[in-house]
Amino acid sequence: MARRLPWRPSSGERAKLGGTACQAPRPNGRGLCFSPTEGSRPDDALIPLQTNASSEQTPMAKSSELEKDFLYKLRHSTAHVMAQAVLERYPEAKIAIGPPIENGFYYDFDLGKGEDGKPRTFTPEDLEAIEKRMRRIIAGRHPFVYRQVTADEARRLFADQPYKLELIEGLAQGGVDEYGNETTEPPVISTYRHDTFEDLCRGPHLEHTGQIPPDGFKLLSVAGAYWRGDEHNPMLQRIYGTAWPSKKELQDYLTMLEEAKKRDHRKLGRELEIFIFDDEVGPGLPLWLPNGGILIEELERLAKEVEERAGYQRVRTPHLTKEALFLRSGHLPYYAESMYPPMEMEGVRYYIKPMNCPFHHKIYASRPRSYRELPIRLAEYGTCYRYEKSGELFGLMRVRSMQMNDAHIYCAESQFEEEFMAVVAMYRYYFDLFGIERYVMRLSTHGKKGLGKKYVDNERLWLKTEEMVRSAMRNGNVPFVEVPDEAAFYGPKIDVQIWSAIGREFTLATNQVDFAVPPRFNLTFINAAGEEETPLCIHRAPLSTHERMIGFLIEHYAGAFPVWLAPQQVRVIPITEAHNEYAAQVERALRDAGIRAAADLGSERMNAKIRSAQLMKVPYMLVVGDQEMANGTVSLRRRDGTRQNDLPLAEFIARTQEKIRTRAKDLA
RNA sequence: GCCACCCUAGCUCAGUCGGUAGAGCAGCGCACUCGUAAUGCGCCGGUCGUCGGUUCGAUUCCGACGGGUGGCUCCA
Repeated sequence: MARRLPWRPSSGERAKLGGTACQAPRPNGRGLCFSPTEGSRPDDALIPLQTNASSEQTPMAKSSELEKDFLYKLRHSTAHVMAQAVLERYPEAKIAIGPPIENGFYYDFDLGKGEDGKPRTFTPEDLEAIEKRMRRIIAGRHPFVYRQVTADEARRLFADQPYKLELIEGLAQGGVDEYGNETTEPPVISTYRHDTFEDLCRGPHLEHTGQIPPDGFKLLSVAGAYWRGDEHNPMLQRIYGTAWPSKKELQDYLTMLEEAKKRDHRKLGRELEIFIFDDEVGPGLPLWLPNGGILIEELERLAKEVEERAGYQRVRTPHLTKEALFLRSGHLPYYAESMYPPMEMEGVRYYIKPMNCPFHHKIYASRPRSYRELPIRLAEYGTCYRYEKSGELFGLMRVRSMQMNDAHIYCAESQFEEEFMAVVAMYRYYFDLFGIERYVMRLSTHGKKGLGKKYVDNERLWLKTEEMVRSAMRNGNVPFVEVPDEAAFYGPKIDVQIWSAIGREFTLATNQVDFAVPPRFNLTFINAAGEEETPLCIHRAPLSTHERMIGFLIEHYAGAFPVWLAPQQVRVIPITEAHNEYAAQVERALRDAGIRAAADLGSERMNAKIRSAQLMKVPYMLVVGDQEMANGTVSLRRRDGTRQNDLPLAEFIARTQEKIRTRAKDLA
């Protein structure tokens, strides 16, 4: 399941431009997304591009407002019914919150301690029993009854529910809703009651429990979740469930989840022999198989072409450096948790780099710089290592070793906007190339509380650079949402959140402004007036890391890569052994033409060879037999099943070369 | 890191109410010589994640550790 946020009915409040963090879509390395068409979205106008196949798979995205409201009520009410069932099984349980979410709902409970003194947890048998009990409650057709209460009444009503009391205090003081999120609405304390269960809740709900179809919901999983999402708080037991208006819709949803599993990059990555993980090598440390190696080379070739055209210069820097460099950069004070521990050699501490920037700063500083040579753009597909906590690792999307499509642009303040927007344009070029149509740009800003801890302590410069980014984006007419308190330690950034074809959501490209580190490295240039000035630095990674990008592309294309990216572009299939020699000749000609081809000369029959090429999603299969041999032709079968017989080999080669050269999206 | 669950052949999975395991695919061999998604037969392949405990006996029960999955927290 995905990270879930409370989901509001369509009539509910929406965040404004620059709205609160809890309202904007958040980056997330994993999980199925909640679609930006839901209540958690900031504002329609701010979502630049609309839907793709993934959002259309979920009936929710194409529902009318009315249907969405019904689904909201259905899921919210099912959550309440579940809470009642849990309380009947565990009367001493404490209830926390239970919002509807996209495709379902959850409810958090504190079950107290068991006989062994450890916090009690739900078992799979519990889920079954709770579901059963829920069906009985539903059958009672109990009405949902709303009432408003005073703060004192609420305190009395929930006297033995400490989590509710905490929420009530928030409500009573105003500014926080019943889920603990910030709100500007005037404080109203209300409850909904059905049967024996009364919950602090603003609603809305169904009219009665009988409107929940007994075969339209299912409890899916148990998970731990920190109270109010804070890891310093106690961990509660969360039950996730899904609820639909009918049995069929529930089954369609469950089928969709099954289908999504088939496109999972971890599964396809192994099947298509792109990468593996090995226990002995270590978690989060992918081994790229030859096919993965080709994907990496193609992406690097692409980046190199694009960056050379855009005036970047390539540099190379080491994987290791002395502690002093990261002390100077500020990584050790702010970033040490994500770094591998130091190693000591001859009394000096060395660190493996989590980022490339300090090295690039050193290259910038290698000689005096004039305003005439700015902007200086230093690019490197740098290899970095970050110590991600074990539970955060996720296939290729979240790893410990990575190669970043990194570059640092050093420029004068007057050049900032043009440089920054050129990077945004670069994203868009790539997104178009890959056919990525659905994405959200997110401006991450600092949080006041984190100054000096999470962020460099200079509020004036924070506010200034944030405004620079904001106005650059506005001037460039690029829609974005604001997410407070998610900036890098050295400055604000624009991240791009995208969705893979199976609806998995995560942050891909990034574009960060750095006002803090260049002064620490004493980076300067001489301006036209002959004075020393400090440049701004833009850190950017439009293609993210090889790991995340390829993980994304596998799911995006379901493993069926366009010809230019396909690890194997052509498979030559002889009809019988008699055609092996011709097949080998064809393979030779293709390879000579720079096309990744292989002839399948094994002892399988032709049909089996076609099947095997098809399963490996090879774009083009060339079947050759007597006729082709006689004419110097091939019989082309494309991955999509379309065919073209008796095609002159030279013609096929020319056409394929053109597909590769133009990085065409189609095969025809 | 935290909570829950899982870990049997290269892959996908059966199975053992405690007496050291089986299938399909893949691989290898033989036969078949075939026109657009699986030719047939045979063979090979597992200290049942690791280490400890209980037991006459553990892959099976218990514990720790490792790895994975779904979440929470955190990020490219």
